[in-house]
Amino acid sequence: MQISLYNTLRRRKEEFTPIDASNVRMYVCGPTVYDRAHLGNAKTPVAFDVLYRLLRYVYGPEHVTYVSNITDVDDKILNKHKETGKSIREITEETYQWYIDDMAKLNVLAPNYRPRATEYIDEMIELVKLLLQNGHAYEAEGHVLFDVDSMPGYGYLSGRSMKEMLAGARIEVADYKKNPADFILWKPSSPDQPGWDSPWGYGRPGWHLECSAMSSKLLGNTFDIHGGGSDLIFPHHENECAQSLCAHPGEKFAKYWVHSGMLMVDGVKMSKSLGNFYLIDEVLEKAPAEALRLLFLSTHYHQPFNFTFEGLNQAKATLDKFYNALLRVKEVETVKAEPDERVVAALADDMNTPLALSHLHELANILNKASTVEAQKEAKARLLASAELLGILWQDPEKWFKGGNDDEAAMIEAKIAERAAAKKAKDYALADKIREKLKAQGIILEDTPQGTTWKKA
RNA sequence: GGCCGGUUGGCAGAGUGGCUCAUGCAGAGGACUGCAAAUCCUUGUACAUCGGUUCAAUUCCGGUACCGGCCUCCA
Repeated sequence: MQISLYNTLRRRKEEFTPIDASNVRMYVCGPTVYDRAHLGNAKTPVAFDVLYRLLRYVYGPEHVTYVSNITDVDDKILNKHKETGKSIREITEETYQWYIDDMAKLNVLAPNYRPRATEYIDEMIELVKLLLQNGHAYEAEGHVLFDVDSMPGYGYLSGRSMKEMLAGARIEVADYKKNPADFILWKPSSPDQPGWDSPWGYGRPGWHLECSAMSSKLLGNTFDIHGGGSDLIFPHHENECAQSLCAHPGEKFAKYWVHSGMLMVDGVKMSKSLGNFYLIDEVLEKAPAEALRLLFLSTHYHQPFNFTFEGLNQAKATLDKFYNALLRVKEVETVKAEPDERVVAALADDMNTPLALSHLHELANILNKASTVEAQKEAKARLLASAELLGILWQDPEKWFKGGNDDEAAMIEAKIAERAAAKKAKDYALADKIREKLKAQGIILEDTPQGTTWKKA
């Protein structure tokens, strides 16, 4: 299966050819752990989770290495520490755990590596040394800065010329910078700030440095895919390129740059700084995590995505439909199967998840219409195998509809027995009354030839 | 201001130089059902705007309008 991806580097869709098919390597920028993650922080990992699943399917799970970092040294964390009095360690550990929990709920597979910046300080220092040696960096007032003028192609990823960058620049220009666009590789820390000893004194790394250092260490100086949110293209990814290419002349850094579109609220980008954000855990109080995941996948990853609670409810309804199809064949043996090739083809075409989902609807329809057990077995297996590529429909259908509360289930079963007796006595008024009463509690009854079943609304 | 991207039916959202047709939700009609629910069948409504290329454009090219992203920390 030929995968194609939209490559930001050339602003077009390209056929994906791995450098080494026995080890396909992908790096995606992860969160800075200073606060609970919002929906925007979830959309990107979900998008790349689908790519990770697809790569594993096409090249084999053991032939893909996926790295997603954790930024645990940053001025935002420092500010949080000043605000709350909590220790840096406490803040980063707690936030990291929240993030991992959120990702697990969204059925995001764990990457092969989740490196933390603070564990790669030595590599970062080595990288800075290399840049100084190669004449691409300079020291100024305790800082080490990247010298953008030393790199002829600077700006090639984001498609900016130096002139453009300076024209609209709102950069705060420190007077020790040779060029206002020069960015920090290493900066000094005061004794009360987090820091490490380095050839340039006690200090800490600039933000861009960590991704260059960690990707190089874990994936090599040239690897296949580098991903992240589209807001990282400039300056973060541009500067990563600059660091890595200048530190390792002759290497290519990342061959394919893949960026996911921003998550919007009311037509405006969701962000912490604008204050228009929803936290993942607060949204998950209103709908299952799987519905949120499906909602993200219902728009192409590259497009901006406008979040609404109506959309979330619709995603929930779509899952109800899928799980209904699975529920009616719960007694049918679950066997292994290959995913539907149209689903694979849709995902291989620059991760067209909306198209893949439309095929999933067809597969569910086939399952609903299957008249023999053999046909049901096959349709069920195909639906499940296809859904797995998208990371959905992993739950037990009964649990999806009923939740896990045994006492409540026993109460409802008793009511159903009561209603069955009324129905047998043709007392439909009583039967309907019982049904209405349960409905008011959010319990929907369904009469089938095999008896009455129930689910939560 | 510079650089990108978008504008598809009531809503969400794919896609295509011509074909009967995305798909889902909502709407209408029907089957099934004691009535429902679930499911199945049938069904209506669309390609921002103005030009150009073409036998043919929603689809390609250019202009306009509107919306959004980046240019500052940001997934």
